[in-house]
Amino acid sequence: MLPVSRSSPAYHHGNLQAALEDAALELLENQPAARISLREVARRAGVSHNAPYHHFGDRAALLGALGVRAMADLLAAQEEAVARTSGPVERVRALGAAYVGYAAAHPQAFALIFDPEYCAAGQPSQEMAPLIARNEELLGGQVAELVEEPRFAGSDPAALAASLWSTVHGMATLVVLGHLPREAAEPALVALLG
Amino acid sequence: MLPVSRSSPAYHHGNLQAALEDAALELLENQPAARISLREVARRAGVSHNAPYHHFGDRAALLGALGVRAMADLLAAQEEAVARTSGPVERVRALGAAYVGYAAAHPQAFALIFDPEYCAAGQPSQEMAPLIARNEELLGGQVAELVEEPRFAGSDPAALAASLWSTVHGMATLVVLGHLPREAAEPALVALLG
DNA sequence: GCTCCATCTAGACAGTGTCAACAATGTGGA
DNA sequence: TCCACATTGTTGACACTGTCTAGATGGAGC
Repeated sequence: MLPVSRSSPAYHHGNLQAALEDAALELLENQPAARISLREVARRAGVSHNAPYHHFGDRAALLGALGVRAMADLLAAQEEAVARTSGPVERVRALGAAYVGYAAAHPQAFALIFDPEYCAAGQPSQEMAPLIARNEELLGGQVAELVEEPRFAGSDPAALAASLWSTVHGMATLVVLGHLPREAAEPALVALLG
Repeated sequence: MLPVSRSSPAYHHGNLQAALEDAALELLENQPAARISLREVARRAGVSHNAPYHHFGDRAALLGALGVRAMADLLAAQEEAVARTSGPVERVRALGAAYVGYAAAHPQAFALIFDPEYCAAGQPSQEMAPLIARNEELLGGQVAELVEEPRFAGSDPAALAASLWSTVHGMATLVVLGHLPREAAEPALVALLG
């Protein structure tokens, strides 16, 4: 289905919603979400400063939509890493490396996913909730295989999953912030998983 | 040394710098650093909207000073926990619990410490740097004792410290954000440390 | 061809961070 | 003692922001 109409560049943009998200995503590569202004996004999309309000309730809604896009990418990176790796321990390591890798490659987008201002965990948006669920299933599945390994036999899967997520998330956060050198992530994960 | 002068309430406040920090800290209990406005802080301190500029270069400097205060508290919580606990594994667990406990009790302050907008890890302020160093020493010391334990013999101390910090920091972050229930933190830490 | 509605524009408002200019206050040197 | 001066306030202004209200535009279906 082609965009409905592009005849008049001035009015009725065609797909302004996507254009606004694209413009914002571009800004997000070089500055944190907090510094992205709705008016600058509108300027980039070539529309008036009020046009976004016909597609997003407010500024937070736009940033929230961006967060959903980012979360989809983060999830995809983990799924691909798991798919291309064999062995339970190796797969968990690959998943973690993909998580940290995404954060390092797109620090602002990663931060946005976990920014309570735009992506509150309490009430996830309709688009965000299924992504979170899929990510939990992905990790849960890997942990279920992990506890079959003798090294992790007897571990509570839920507690193990929580601690693995914590470790990987903390690593990603600290690397992004510059508190931990990027090269320290891999050995640290190995130190934990063996 | 008493405050130099308090004769005139209108001019020469006495210790406006501290009063501003106090007012901001109060605001920080109920809202994230990003939403704290310099003008509101000034209003709370009972001075004009420009008075803060004689004590802080800009808004970020005030928030940065607040971050230093928060970091000092976080460090103190860990030191106290370690001091009152015996046994290498138990001490590391206590340190982690204190870290997560501080984050849960003061979520906005904790977030501020790691907010790159105000507390960039790259160039820490003169006041922040020694606190970070002390925290690294504290953790390093505990890990040094931990690797003496048979369960952790042969582990690379640096990698172990990095992964422990990552786990605890990730846990604190995820608990604060509401992605992980508070009760899940303790078992998860136990699952890792045994 | 006319009407309706989603979409976009223009204008206004309160709030913000920051700069410049000015006023009051306390201090050290003549 | 008095006076320059640095410190610490104040007021006013500017550009920018998010968001509200009104009005203009143009495509879709009767």
